[in-house]
Amino acid sequence: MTLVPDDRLLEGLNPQQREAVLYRGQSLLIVAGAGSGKTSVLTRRIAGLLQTREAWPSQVLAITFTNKAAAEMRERVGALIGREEAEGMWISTFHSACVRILRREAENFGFTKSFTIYDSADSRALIKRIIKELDADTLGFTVSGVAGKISKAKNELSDVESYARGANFNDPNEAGFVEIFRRYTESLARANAFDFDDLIAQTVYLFRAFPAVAALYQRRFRHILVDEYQDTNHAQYALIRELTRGIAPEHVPADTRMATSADGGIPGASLTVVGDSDQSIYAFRGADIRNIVEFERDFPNSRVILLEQNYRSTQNILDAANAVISNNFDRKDKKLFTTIGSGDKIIGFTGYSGHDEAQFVADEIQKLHDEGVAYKDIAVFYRTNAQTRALEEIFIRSALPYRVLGGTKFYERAEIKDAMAYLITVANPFDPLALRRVMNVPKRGIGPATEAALQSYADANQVTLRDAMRDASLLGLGPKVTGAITGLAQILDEVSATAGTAKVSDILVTLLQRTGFIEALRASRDPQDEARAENVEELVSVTKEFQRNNPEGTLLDFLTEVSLVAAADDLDDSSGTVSLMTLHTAKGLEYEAVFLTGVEEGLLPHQMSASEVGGPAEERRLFYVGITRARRRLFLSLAMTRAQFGEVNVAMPSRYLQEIPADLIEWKQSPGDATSRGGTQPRALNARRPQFSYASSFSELPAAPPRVKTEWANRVTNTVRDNGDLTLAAGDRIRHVDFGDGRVTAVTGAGPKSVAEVQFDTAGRKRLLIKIAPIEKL
DNA sequence: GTGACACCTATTTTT
DNA sequence: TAGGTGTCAC
Repeated sequence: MTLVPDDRLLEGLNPQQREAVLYRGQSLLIVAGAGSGKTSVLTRRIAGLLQTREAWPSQVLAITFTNKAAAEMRERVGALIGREEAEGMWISTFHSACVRILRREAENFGFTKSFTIYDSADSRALIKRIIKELDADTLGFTVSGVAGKISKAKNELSDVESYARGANFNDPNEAGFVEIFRRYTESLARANAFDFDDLIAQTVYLFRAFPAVAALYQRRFRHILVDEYQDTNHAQYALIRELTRGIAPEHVPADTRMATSADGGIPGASLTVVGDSDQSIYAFRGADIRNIVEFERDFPNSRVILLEQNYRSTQNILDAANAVISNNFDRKDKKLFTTIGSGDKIIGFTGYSGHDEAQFVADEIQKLHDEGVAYKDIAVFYRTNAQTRALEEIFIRSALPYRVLGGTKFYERAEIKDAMAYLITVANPFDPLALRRVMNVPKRGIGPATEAALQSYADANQVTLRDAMRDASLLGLGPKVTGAITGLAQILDEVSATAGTAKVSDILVTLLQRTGFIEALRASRDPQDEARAENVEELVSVTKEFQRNNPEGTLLDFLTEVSLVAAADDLDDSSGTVSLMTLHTAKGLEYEAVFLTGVEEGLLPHQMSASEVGGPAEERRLFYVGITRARRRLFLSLAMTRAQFGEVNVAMPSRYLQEIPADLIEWKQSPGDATSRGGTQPRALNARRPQFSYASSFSELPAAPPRVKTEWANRVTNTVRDNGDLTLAAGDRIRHVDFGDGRVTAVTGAGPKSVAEVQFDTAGRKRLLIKIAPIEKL
């Protein structure tokens, strides 16, 4: 046995990285600038611990930000030291790790292991119900306001009781909130459910209330590593503290084979955290930057290692990033550098509208692709999800293969939620939220009145809604409804009985068939229901896929996995498509070429951030994160006007643009040029366009961009059309609404997906999806 | 209980 | 714009 890992683990590392891999001590903070190879360092550090037998795999707990990052880390450690050698490590997100612990331990405090995880939508639905019950909306309580406050409290480890202790009950707002919070907590407990924030907070409570349980995990995890430490919130911090606490002698089993300290206890686990306070972008979700800033104070005798050399981007990109972030005061100075060379200049572009901007992005992507950059190495970032609309429209028209990350819309579809609610009901019979959702799907004649009758029976007899359904015959309802209710209850009970053992897809198919769910969709004359039926079938495929990957996986495992997927998790490296995502989702990723769109006041920084403490600084970090994702090519774009809520507003360049040294950016079309270009934009706008030039727009940024309503609001977005069976062949002349006349040079693909390559007389070469492009044959 | 329709309002980021 | 809510007739 040797304590020095073999050379392969240290190969190609710089001295700081090397030290970060080799350091052995109780606590280590690795301050890792963007692109400084921290994943590499982390994986090699873990691999080293295992290789030297300082740790067994089961003694390692590594926390990552997304499931995808976890999978990648597992893979990379496996590649370094052998897959079997690496088995048994816990590498997961905070939430997944806590679910794993809670499923084992929930019975300690009144939950069953089949608890439901309420996602934000579920939480909001419950809060909405409570607000309605209490008529609290008349007092000014909103769902989002209450949800935010509850989440914040839980992230600070404050439950209703402790919150109430500090509350001022003379203030009706305060008193009302406490009442809602109390009912919310009770409802969750009755439903055998945890919300996202509970997963962390309840695990902390569990450890604090049951030291023997805590000791189990403290003994097990001897090496804890946390990535993206700057984005941990207080609850997560507390969890780490609990896990790394030493074990008191009375909780050490007599037959322990572990080294004990003088008093017979066991010292705490070693802790490695990796982070970069410049990339902290989740304060809005409770992330507390102090966790990383005060690490050295929290964990005395800790070592701090700085990684500043960047292996990802060109110097121009890094210079821009450094320049921007240096405007945040109150930060430790850190400058990224590289030996790659300065590289291409950053390209800037100002469009007239979001569509114009999107067209620029599409054109440049096409050019990059022609130069040999694969689509999968290109990403488009934006601040808000709403910005995808214009991008998608243009991308579809240009026949660009793309995929939108996040907005995991599949699971948000009503029919999928319904089908999932069936699964949840079967797994957790205590959950009324899921049951209520499916009670009348497909239509069984169980309306609000019947539901209320069931609910009051349940309340009066202190039983669950599910129990009440079994007793429906006692309620004096009509025979038809009664039959429908007891029939459903019976199906659910029978399927529930198999939930622990049966295959997930079998459970789902049985439910869909026996409840008549799928049949109702197929029999419907609403054409949309056909698509819905297909979606539900897609869900069946998803369960089958899940079972293939997890032969032992239970229904609970499936439900957990679905609840905890992160936006970045559905990134598929083999997809061959351009990736579209929010700046938040982009964290931790990197691309050959990056398009950062909507660099405008009001969007980046976002309007909403202006009123928040630290808002503008956090937005700047977001911009910084976006810039540093790019390896070689960076495009910054904005639009002069942006359609929003059916209105068109004038937008101003973002203040952050002027923080980038001018010589780093080459403007293809600067905000100044954009005001004077003639051409395709409507006259109405031309006439009233405010005259601001590039230079002056920076020196006199208004606090909020002026809102100008124009009459062509609807014109731009109404572009999706159908050319029917229009067929084109090379050589045809066509006319395009925006690009004018051109000649078709090639046609590829078939049917509705055929694409024409067109050389326009003035607008250059474009690819167009024939079916929907605004073109006519000449 | 259901479905159609009109009206109103809320718009950041996410595990 | 779009989604959610409320009202009304059947």
